[in-house]
Amino acid sequence: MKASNLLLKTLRDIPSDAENISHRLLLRAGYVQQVAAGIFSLLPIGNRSISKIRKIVREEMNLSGCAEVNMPVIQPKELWEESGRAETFFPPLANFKDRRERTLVIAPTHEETATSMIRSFVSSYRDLPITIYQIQTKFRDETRPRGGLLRVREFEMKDAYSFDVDEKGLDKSFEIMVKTYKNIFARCGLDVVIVDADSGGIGGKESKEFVLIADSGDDTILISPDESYAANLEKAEFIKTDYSEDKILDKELIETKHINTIEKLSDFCKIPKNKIAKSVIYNSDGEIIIATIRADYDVNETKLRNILGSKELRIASSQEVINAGFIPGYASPINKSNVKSVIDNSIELGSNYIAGANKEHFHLKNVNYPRDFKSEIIGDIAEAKEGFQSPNNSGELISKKGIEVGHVFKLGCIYSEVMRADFTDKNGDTKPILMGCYGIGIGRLLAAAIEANHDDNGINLPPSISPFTVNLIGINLDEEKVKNKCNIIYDLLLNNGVDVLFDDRDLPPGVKFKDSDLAGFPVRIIISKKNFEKNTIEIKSRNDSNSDYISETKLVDYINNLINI
RNA sequence: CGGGGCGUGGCGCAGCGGUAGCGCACCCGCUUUGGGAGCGGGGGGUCGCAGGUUCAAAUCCUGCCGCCCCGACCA
Repeated sequence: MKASNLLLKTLRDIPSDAENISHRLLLRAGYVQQVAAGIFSLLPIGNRSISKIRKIVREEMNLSGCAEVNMPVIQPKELWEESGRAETFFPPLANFKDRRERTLVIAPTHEETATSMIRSFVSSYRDLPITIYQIQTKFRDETRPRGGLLRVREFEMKDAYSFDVDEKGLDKSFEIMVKTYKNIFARCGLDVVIVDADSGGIGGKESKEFVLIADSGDDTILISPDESYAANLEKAEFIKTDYSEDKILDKELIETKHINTIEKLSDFCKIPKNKIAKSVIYNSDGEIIIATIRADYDVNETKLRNILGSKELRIASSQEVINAGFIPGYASPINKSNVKSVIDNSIELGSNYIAGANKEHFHLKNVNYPRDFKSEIIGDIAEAKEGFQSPNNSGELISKKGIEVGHVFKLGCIYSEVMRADFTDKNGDTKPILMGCYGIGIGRLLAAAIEANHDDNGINLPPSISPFTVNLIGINLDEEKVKNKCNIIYDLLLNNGVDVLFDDRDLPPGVKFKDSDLAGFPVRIIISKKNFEKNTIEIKSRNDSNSDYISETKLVDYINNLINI
């Protein structure tokens, strides 16, 4: 390919809209053009990079025995009413009406479509297991698109759906996908961490995220020093410290005038936070609930939401707190049996707490569980933090920022039951099919790769997903000799299957060098008068400040070696 | 959806009541050719949209729209 055919235009000035590194570089290097918030066009070189990612994904998916399909982006709303997600999906499904006033939705994901496809064609255990996948456009009207390609509204996703007869089969399909994902990310040159994750709105019981560690990521993960444990913050567990004392003392009322925060209470009573029972009041789907946790920990709202089974959970407003009969700063579940109470199990690992007295300016001392208060729900609702003990006892957790590039879920029967995707087993019994679903954001993968692979000069992608692996630059193409040599080398490389760009633009060398580094071509070949004297070809790797000079006959081998083909 | 910021040639910005400017990019000519070239000439903007105030609005007022950032939310 020649640069003159590529719409290759780079920007010197950083577009003011872009904050994020990958976003800036994608714009500056001419990979993408923004069309609207969270909606992008791919320019020629960006599209080449994306095509390479798609190709890797396809090859690995096919290799693992998945069948590629293509499901429509535009779908009847009825399909979504069947699963019940027409009303519950967030952000709300984008939709429009056709000429017959029928509502069509723009698919944000394809569990329903995949389930519908499979239930029509699978009726026996003999048809299973099967995994289908597609690389397809989705649309989610995100409340806040951000970071260029990192979080967009219209996006391309590789989504796969597995169908099995039993848990064992599902586990196997799931493991195959995990392995396939590892291969995909490795071939894209990305070092990803696999973490336990919350399954969120998709549903299901087990889920893992593939996270690329990067400071710009909006995912927080906790990982043990030897990486034997890794989980998303939403899911992360830890070993809670035991501070309980042998002697259980008698409860007493103490005056704590204007002492209405944990900090003040700790100072005022001269006690560590682990001697305080902290209560936080939430609104869970309209119901006021009180969550109590030892004050050296904080509530993890995802865990709380899961334990309650609530759809919408938020901190109660101060008015709601008062209406429920609590006094802000002095609340606790003590003598409050009318309000649903959730207790973190850290409370059991302590005793003689100070807790709110549900009376202004007063706290209770030597409060003990379950002597002084009870709860219908007790479990883990604590947020893990850096320095806490890893749940598998492998040291202190470390907190890192990352970008979620893939996510796999064991869905079980949640879709197959409501949508009646059944099969007949060996005994002739009708059973729901067990499902798994598996996603990789294609565009996000490119953005993440740039976040992880760039320097002051620009993008520095691995050869496997760079728009071109080799950039051929002729210095002063007005000179016949240079021009001819360039054409000879260009043909040589093309004929040997090298993915080469010939920068045939009539521009000074400095501009071509800068563009080459900015766009992130891994290997550069330079043809110039200077090199004719030595009768060598100059070749330079993006990651090396020095050039090598080699003979023309060795060029192809040398390049292939350089990019590890 | 809450908070903040910004909309002026393709990009980055200045101008903030009185003839719309600068840098980069673009076009033409000459020179130049190893890290975003030099000189000369040139083209391009209903100043986001709609109202209003004024003799006069890019500039002041009102409303709307768009985009970015933080938060909420989120495969």
